[in-house]
Amino acid sequence: MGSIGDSMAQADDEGVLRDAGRPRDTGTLGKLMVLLDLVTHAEIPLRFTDILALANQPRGTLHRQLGHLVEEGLLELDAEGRYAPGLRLLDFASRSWARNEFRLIAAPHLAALHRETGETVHLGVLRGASIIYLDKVEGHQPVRMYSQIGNASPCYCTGVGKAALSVLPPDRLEELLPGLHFNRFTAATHADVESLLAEIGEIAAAGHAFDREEHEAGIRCVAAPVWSDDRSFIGGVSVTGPAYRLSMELLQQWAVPVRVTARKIMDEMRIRLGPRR
Amino acid sequence: MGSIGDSMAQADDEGVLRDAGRPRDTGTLGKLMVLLDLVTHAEIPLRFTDILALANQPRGTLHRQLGHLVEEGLLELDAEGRYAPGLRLLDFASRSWARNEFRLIAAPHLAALHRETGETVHLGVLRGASIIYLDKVEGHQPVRMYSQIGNASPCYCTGVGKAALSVLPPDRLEELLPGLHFNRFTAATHADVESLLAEIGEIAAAGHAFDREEHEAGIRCVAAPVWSDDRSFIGGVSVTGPAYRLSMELLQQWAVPVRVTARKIMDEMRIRLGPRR
DNA sequence: AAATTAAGTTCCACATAATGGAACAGACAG
DNA sequence: CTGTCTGTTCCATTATGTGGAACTTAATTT
Repeated sequence: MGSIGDSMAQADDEGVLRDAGRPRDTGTLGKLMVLLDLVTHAEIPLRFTDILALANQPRGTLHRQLGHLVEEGLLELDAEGRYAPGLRLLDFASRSWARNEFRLIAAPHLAALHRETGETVHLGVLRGASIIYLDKVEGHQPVRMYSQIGNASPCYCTGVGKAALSVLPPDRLEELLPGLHFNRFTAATHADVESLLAEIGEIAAAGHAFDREEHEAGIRCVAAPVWSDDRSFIGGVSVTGPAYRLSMELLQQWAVPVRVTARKIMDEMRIRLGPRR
Repeated sequence: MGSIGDSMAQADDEGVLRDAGRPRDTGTLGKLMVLLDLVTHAEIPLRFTDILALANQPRGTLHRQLGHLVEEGLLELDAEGRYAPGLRLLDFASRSWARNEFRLIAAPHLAALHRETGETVHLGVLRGASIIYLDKVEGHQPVRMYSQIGNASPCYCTGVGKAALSVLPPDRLEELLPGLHFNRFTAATHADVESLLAEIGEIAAAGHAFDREEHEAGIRCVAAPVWSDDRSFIGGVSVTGPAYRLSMELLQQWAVPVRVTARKIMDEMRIRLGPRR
């Protein structure tokens, strides 16, 4: 248990993906997605009444909504009346992942960075106030990738997240900050906007970010931001490992190859996707 | 190019997941899911007009529908006006996968089967007329799992699919067969219900199924069905590899360990999930 | 076993949200 | 400049989702 790679598999505060929980004006779809979020983010399979308590919907309405989600294969209802995420989600996602241009471009560079450091390499993108991990390169053993890839983690306590924030245009940063809920995963996790902003300033100056056991005790990382010229796309690369193996001095050294990797990815994005964005 | 593992990554006939394309009565959600299907199953990113031609919707309606999907993060609209699957799908799927009990139970047995044969091992489940791959164990190299896992393949031309059909209750089989569209991937692919049914009979008797290069030329496999007592759940395990390495004689030999693996998984399902189902 | 409570499902008058036709804007080509 | 092709906005109409309550069924208690 407790392998490094599991660090992101833990339950994050629910709703990291949503912009501070404010409802969207996507009509019926929005309400259904809230339900999907509820069920997929729950640690244990929920029963009808559990969902009824969480969702603010009358019984009849909720019943039909869940029925539709089940019929579409987005949720599954087992014989004991428990709702779980449906397999249709896997089909959608596999295509989303397989065709992601950013991931395809970055893959060889991630592999190179892994060879250079010998530690786990991650690729993530900023989505709202969350980092979504798109890829992972980890040496050896039958990889259990899916448990990490696709996972959403908060931006304020991950290396990739803070790196991404450091290149976010000021107006978007101001938009995002008030919505943050600081969940203190460890003693080192930022607890307020002020300390986060201060570090973001340092990161912007240095060009790289550290995660000093802020998301999970015993896990450190160095990350560098990756962004498109017009900032419509913002993400990052990181090297992650256990604190006993990765001293802060070593991470400091690795900051260079991590930044170089980020630059190579950006260069190739300009070539492949065109320089304008 | 053309490694074994890629065999499933190719484009299947669209809509394998849907029950013969007949529309569902899931109201607004159903229509939106059709759109999601269209975009995620397209080989290339579609533009507004492309989708307009494919979906049977008036312009105004389609525009709002796509807008909602984008706003929810299920689709992404790039600067050039092309729609692509959204990253939110990844987040949903990673949880669907990580919490799938069947997969968790099967994982160690798949690993054992892989050690025994040295070839790629797959785990799939029957969903409508498709097989959805839940897991894959492949030796060596940085695995690119996501491109396979979650993929939907037709049931009539894959080992796991035919094995699954062989344990499907007759009424459900009769329900499913008329909806099949036989896409002839290779010369060996079944082209009609009769020949498929004949083989299903043999498979039911033998307890295992072969894929004799029916889905992709040069790729063979042996598969055995896995099912719950009440048949509410039906899937299969397989060992897959290139024809030049896997003679039919060798596959015949491997049928035994594959069936043993399937049995072990079923035994453990009874223990962990209760024997009733 | 009967009574009581909780859990899940169905129904229908009503209100909200989706529809689709048409008009409007931008980009581009001739 | 004019015509066409593409994408976006508007709004009266209508379909769809809503939610309260009544109704089953299952589980728990007396």
